[in-house]
Amino acid sequence: MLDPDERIAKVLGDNGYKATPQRLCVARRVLEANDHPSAQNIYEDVRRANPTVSLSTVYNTLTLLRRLNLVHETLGPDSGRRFESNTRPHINLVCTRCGEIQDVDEPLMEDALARLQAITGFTRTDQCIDVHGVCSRCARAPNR
Amino acid sequence: MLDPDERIAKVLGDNGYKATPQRLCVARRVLEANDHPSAQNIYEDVRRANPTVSLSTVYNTLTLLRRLNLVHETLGPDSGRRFESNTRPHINLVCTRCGEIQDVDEPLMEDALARLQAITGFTRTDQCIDVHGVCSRCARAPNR
DNA sequence: GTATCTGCAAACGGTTTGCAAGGGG
DNA sequence: CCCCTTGCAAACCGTTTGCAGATAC
Repeated sequence: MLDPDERIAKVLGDNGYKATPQRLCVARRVLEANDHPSAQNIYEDVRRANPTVSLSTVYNTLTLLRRLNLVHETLGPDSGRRFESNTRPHINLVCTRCGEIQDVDEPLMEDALARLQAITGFTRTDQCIDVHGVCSRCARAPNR
Repeated sequence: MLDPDERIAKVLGDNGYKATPQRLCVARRVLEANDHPSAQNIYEDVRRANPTVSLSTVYNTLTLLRRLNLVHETLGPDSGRRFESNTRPHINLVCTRCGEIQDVDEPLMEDALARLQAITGFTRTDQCIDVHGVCSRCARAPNR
């Protein structure tokens, strides 16, 4: 097993992209956590360790990582864009109270998606399954 | 069965909102078609018949209609917001070539979503299921 | 030396907001 | 007469772009 940096560097290199320090630290920020940061979040976190990285580099890198299927893009509670390392089909539970996003792997979902192609002839490249509602913690908490 | 205008007017009235001509024509545009227009599309279409309606009224009305569960919001191929009349849980097939969005009612999907609450204790209020890929028509067509 | 990549700042586009005028009950 | 609603324009904010300098091979 490669360490995370080497794996990222390899994927970049295999696709003709350079493994620059900026790209590596952006990629690490997204890949080594399982939260759902916004581009701004990533920018701020990366900047703390490496104050020279610019916001456009963050965006460039995210676009690149998405094209290489290293990160997946989804939607936050405020319908802003969020990024995550889980690139397998899964459900995002988006709590509209606390803003937390939770991943759920539901096998039925994969079955349903698999049937799609047979039914419709649609060639799936990616999916974004967001379920909005109230998480159990917020439901228990006294109304805001 | 009420005619569409009366139904919209009733829902608005029942919730303490006035059934203004502007709201009605925006609502009709979305509810009486089964496409997935953007706010701009709606604005342009509505303006053709009623040139006095402003863009902010379109946005206000769309926000209102969404709160009243008369319209559903989803994402277009360019990750812009789109609106649709189908408020039941369904899959949107978003073709990244031609931009077309097709609705699919897949019963398995509803099963999977129903299981969510049992597993996670998450109270679902809405969902957005977008599958990106290439539709059968574009797949057959010679590569752009 | 050349192509790639970065950082900055400005531009961009969709959405929201502030506010004064309009209109219905 | 009051409150809701509208239309306009400006503000807003996340994202993209243009470009000149830096960097790697």
